[in-house]
Amino acid sequence: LRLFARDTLMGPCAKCGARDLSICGSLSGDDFHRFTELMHEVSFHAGATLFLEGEPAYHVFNVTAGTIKLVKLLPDGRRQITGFLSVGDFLGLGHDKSYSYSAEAVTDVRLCRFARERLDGLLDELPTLQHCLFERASKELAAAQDQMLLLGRKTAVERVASFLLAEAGRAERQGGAADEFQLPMARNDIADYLGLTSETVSRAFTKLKREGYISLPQGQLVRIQRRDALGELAGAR
Amino acid sequence: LRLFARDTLMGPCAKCGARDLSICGSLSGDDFHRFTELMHEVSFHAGATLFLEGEPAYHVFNVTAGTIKLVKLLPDGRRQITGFLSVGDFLGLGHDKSYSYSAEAVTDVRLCRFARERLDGLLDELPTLQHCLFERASKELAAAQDQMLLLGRKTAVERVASFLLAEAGRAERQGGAADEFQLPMARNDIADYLGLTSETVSRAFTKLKREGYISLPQGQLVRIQRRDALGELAGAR
DNA sequence: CGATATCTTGAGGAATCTCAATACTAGTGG
DNA sequence: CCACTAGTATTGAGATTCCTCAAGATATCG
Repeated sequence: LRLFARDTLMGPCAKCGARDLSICGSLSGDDFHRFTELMHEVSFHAGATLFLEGEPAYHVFNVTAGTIKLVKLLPDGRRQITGFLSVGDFLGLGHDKSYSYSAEAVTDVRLCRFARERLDGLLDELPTLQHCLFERASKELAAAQDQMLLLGRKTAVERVASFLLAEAGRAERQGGAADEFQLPMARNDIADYLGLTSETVSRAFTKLKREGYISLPQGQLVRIQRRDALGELAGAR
Repeated sequence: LRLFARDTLMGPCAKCGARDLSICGSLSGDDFHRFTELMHEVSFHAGATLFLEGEPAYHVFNVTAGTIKLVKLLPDGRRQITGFLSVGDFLGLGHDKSYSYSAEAVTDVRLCRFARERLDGLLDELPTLQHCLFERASKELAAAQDQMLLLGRKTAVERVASFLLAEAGRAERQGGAADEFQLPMARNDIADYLGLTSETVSRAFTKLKREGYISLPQGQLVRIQRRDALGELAGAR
């Protein structure tokens, strides 16, 4: 049924690889059509700012390619990255009038953009979509709580181990190998995500490498050698 | 309209003070009736465990009196409290098959309990309720991101200052004074919430007291003396 | 009023941060 | 194709914050 609907799609969604990973996968037929009518494709180069914390939140986004980071700042410049988003992730949940964080492109990215107001309207008419977004918000909430445990109670090495396992899981969900994947973000971004400095992250990588948990064959590539042992180190249960 | 509906209520909800603060406030008439049919009132004494992390998640709850803490543990016993819940808060969002944290009563508590399965069923029929829960999940998500910033990047004193302001806000929302309120939880719980030790929390309290930001007139009572200055200290923007 | 738990304070230690130097990587222009 | 440059990552040494352990003070409850 859904395959049929997709086969007959017009426009950019016709062969969008993100579809099965994202909220639009929950819609079909006429509902999907109404959804896509509200949509605009946009893209940004690595380093670009999609929006700034505090700006009026006119848009929400669906990531179809690349990686984005969500950044919160303290007045003196300390930063916390609250999440990395990639293919299939939805961006803009949980905002009132204005964005509660900035969003920056880590790599070149492509997104589907929606006017928040119009999507809200559609939400009221499509309970399926609302349900799907609620599910996602719930999952994100659980992930946020895991991250609180990490930030509040884990050591530097445990944090990095947890991060690598989470990224491995993401790679797997996106159809890649679970034990070898690209890390598109810089050490500094990882540090700001894990509540550490880039130096401490670097030392943790070195230690994990030295002790045979992982190897870094080249560039941004990570290979996980002993996933179970790494999981134990990370405090998985 | 809603007042009328409430006046004609039967049973325990008739004069529930939590109603305007919680999700049930979004329902009226027949919808509300169907909602309450699924409901059971339960209560626990301070210190009791409502459920444990990992247990099958058969129930969700709505807090009508008292304070609850959500606890996540690492295998070696380190703990992180991911939130304190009080009147009007909803408990059980974001769980799959099993609870992703334990819940313990900080004070004596009263709650409305729902079988998750049956509430899920009702959710599909009452978009209003679903919308209301989605709103709450969104707000919680934003709060979780603030907490990540706190845990990842704030100093001990900044964390305690932020915590006190958040509690002041909660007291105010519940109809109390914003500059004087009870802290029902122990220093140790505050520490586990802020990613610190109880000693460090204690020292931060002492420092805030010494510098005139707050006073602790007696017992669990906190008085905020210089809210703006405290906000600046906490990194409010 | 006494017993017990909680909170506060103090001193020393450990993990992480800061600052600085060196090594690596990728992209650029010769 | 290779050297150069700019940015990023790694490593090292010392400083700082917070933690650990221990004692004393305060609050709570029977």
